[in-house]
Amino acid sequence: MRKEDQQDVRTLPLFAGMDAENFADLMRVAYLQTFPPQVQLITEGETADFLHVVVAGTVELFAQSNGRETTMAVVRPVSTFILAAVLKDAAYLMSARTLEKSRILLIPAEDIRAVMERDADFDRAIILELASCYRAVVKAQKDLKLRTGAERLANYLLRLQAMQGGDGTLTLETDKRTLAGRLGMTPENLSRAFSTLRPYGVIVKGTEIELSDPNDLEKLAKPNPLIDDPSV
Amino acid sequence: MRKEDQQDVRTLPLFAGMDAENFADLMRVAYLQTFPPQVQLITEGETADFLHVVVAGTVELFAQSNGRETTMAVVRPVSTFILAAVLKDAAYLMSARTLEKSRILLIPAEDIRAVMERDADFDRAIILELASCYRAVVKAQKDLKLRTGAERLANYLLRLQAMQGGDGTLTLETDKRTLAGRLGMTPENLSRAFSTLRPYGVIVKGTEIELSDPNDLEKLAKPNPLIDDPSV
DNA sequence: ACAGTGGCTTGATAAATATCAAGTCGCCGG
DNA sequence: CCGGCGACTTGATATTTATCAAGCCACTGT
Repeated sequence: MRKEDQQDVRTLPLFAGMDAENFADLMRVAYLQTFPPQVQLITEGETADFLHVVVAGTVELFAQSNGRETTMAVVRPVSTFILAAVLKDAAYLMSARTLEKSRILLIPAEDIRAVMERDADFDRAIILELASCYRAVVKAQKDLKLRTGAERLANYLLRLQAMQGGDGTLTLETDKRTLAGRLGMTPENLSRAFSTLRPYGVIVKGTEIELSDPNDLEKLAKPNPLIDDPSV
Repeated sequence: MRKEDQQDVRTLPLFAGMDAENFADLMRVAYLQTFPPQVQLITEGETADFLHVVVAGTVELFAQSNGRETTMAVVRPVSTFILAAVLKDAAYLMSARTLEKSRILLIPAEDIRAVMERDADFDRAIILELASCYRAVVKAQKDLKLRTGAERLANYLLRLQAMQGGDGTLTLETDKRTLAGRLGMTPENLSRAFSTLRPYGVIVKGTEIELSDPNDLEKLAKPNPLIDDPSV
């Protein structure tokens, strides 16, 4: 695997503090693979064989039951997914597919668990990572249950705009179909949600969005750090 | 604090494997308090001062934003809540209130973090606990997004009936208003959901429920271990 | 250039859920 | 015994979201 990819992985909070020897062990047994778009990487119900690290590209986590399907999260570089299943040696609760061409690092689950047994620094990093993941899901749940679709979109736009420099413009990271999934609505309703936000200064040109009056939009969005601030 | 309460706490997976000395340290600095019903124990946004353990009674975790409120989880003995916030030394994402008279053990957050620094067995227990909590929220999210209200109720009844002996009868653990919150619906809609299930053999007499045809009910509920089985 | 495709939008309709308003029923205190 | 309270139910209506069906438009490959 490429040295710079390894560096990227090493910068993750999960791996940054761990013993160099143990990290090297993990990298030795890991596979780096490149997948085309729309490839299903894992399927819910299967047992967790590998910890996955998205080194480049985008991965969607989704779940199915009866005939229905829903997006659970979208994972971008550099971060891991399905850590909890790996640690518990349990079945995946979610499936994963690439949304674009993606480079994924696969670390065998048993090696992760073995290092966990002997590296206390790694344990503490895992604890913080899991706690963060847990809190992220709780925030997602609050977003979903306490807001309407249009409000979720408004807050998403404000967050993305802040991340991209806060100059009142932003570029969507995915196509709108995927964004709809991410926000827990259908593509049709995403379109309507954008229409709802037009009177609040949201101007849409493809994936380029202009927020001509962020203050007005905030009045509708009512952002809440306990939902929207990833650092909390 | 009473010795038998301490024993109960010690049986929790989170504490069962840890060093006896460290456990004794934690119990020494912990407070055991009894609260009447409908007392708010913590408020979202405040920083996490104590790990809470429900020793007896019932606690509801809920969240608010704008004027809305939603139930996030219901915690019964013996188990902990808001572990993630304590470990991250971060703000609570959820508020908590007692639903009935409850005995709560309060362990100062800094002591939890101190023991975490020196007890590797405790670390591994925390990891498994957090992983379980994470997976529980993911399951709750799937339940919510992939099922209608009536389906959620049907699966809840089947789970509870199995837990209570599987003889086709069950007793609700809370009043219906709280159950509605737990299932993510209004009390009015819970009533209607029960009506919807009547043709499937669900007979309601107050908090006593009879499932006269569990097989038929399962056809509607379509239970899924990746949502409903707490051991997965 | 042009047909075809896919992503997006729009409109009409249906399903699910929430809200508002009575009304029923059992229970407790006076 | 009676009044009233609270929990629950039921009905009418509104809101939110999903589904179905066109239609538009930019892009692609021939």
